[in-house]
Amino acid sequence: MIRIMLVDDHAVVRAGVRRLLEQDARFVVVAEAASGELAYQQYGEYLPDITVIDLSMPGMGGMEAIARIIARYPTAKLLVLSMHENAAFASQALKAGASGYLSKNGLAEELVGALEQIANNQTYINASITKQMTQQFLNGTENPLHILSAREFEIFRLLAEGIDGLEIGKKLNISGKTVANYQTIIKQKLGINNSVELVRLAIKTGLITS
Amino acid sequence: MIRIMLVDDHAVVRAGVRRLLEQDARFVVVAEAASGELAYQQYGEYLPDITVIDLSMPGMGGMEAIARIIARYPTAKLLVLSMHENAAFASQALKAGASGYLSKNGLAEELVGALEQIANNQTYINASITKQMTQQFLNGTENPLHILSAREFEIFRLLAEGIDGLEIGKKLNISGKTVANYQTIIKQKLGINNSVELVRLAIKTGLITS
DNA sequence: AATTTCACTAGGAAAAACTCCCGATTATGA
DNA sequence: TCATAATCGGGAGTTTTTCCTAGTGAAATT
Repeated sequence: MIRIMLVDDHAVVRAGVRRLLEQDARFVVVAEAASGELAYQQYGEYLPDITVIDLSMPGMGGMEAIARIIARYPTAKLLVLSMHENAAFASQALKAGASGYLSKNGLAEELVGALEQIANNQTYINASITKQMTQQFLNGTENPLHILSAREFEIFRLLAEGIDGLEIGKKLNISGKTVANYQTIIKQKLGINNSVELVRLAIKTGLITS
Repeated sequence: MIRIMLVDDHAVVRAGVRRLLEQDARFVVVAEAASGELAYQQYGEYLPDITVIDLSMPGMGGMEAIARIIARYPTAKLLVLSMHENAAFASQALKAGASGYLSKNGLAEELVGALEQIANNQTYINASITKQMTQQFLNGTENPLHILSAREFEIFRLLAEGIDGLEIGKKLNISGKTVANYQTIIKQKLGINNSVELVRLAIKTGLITS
């Protein structure tokens, strides 16, 4: 029996995943959490074999939840279930300690296989993400975003969305000054001179759309 | 006989258009110009029936050349031949006084027809541009760029390309201060708060790519 | 165990960019 | 002719960015 915890702020999604897992007798959902904070708490309580977690959640967010859980329980197995079918996100999640990355498209077919592999101490990554990664690797166009730290990546994304530095500070509970400083570092690291190039890079890497 | 002047900074393009026109006995190319400045001078000299003009040229640029020629010779007929298959550009050119807008794709088939129509005092617009325009009109998503004046539009475009305000000033022979002031107005008019949104709007309207 | 390294945080000071307000000029139009 | 709009830019203040410094804590190295 593989014991599973579901983390997603949308109850519908949790219900859907639960239903998918109920089809297979090997899996049992032992806990659900609607936020990163709760996920961290409940992880210690239930110690599931695998945690299925969404990235975009209000508050702490999936990325940080992963990092915290891994920090306390280094052998924890987490499968990211994200709406972003994007290599940069996957790369960040994996760097944070996740064991797998699955886009919500084509969830049904892949979920069980992914969980099996992870239960087996392997890493599972979406076919489409893998393709992106290898392709980028092959033609040497891996996005330079991997040189960003977790925090830098996060701030980069928010900046690219057009959110004001002060707002970002509020959202992340850090000073606007820190965000400004990060901004400078990010541009430096990415070899970027202005926000125009920043947006373009974000679009090119699929981090934001349109 | 319809007397035509060709304006394009690339000799190849001029040669190509000339060749296309030689196929038809009704047209005769009476002059060529490689810049907006020359176009203006030679217009007065040759007074062609129709001027075929490119938009993106170094120096004065096609848009301003059109405006100047129309200012002196209000009945002048100009057909814009642009690489930009984009409604916003067309709209600006027409506003400046052009009688037609033709994208360089599929030039051969359309050119003669366009010239005929213009010679007949009608307006000719690319099918694909027309489609864009009507579509945008129909679903109410006409890009808000039409509320920009010619200068504002120009500066908007350059800003979206990531060019520094001071550089833009140099390019347009105006003070960097003026560019900064324009920037403020542009953002106001477009309901935009920062350069990120500016870039995204430019991309969404197809003004810039990637 | 001690030390170095790195990520994260943020303040200070100066530079750069942006905003808002104003005035001048010129052309357009009613 | 008078009002309107587009273009241009100065002044002065605000905001944003940059560059530098520095503390903390965690992780890796020695």
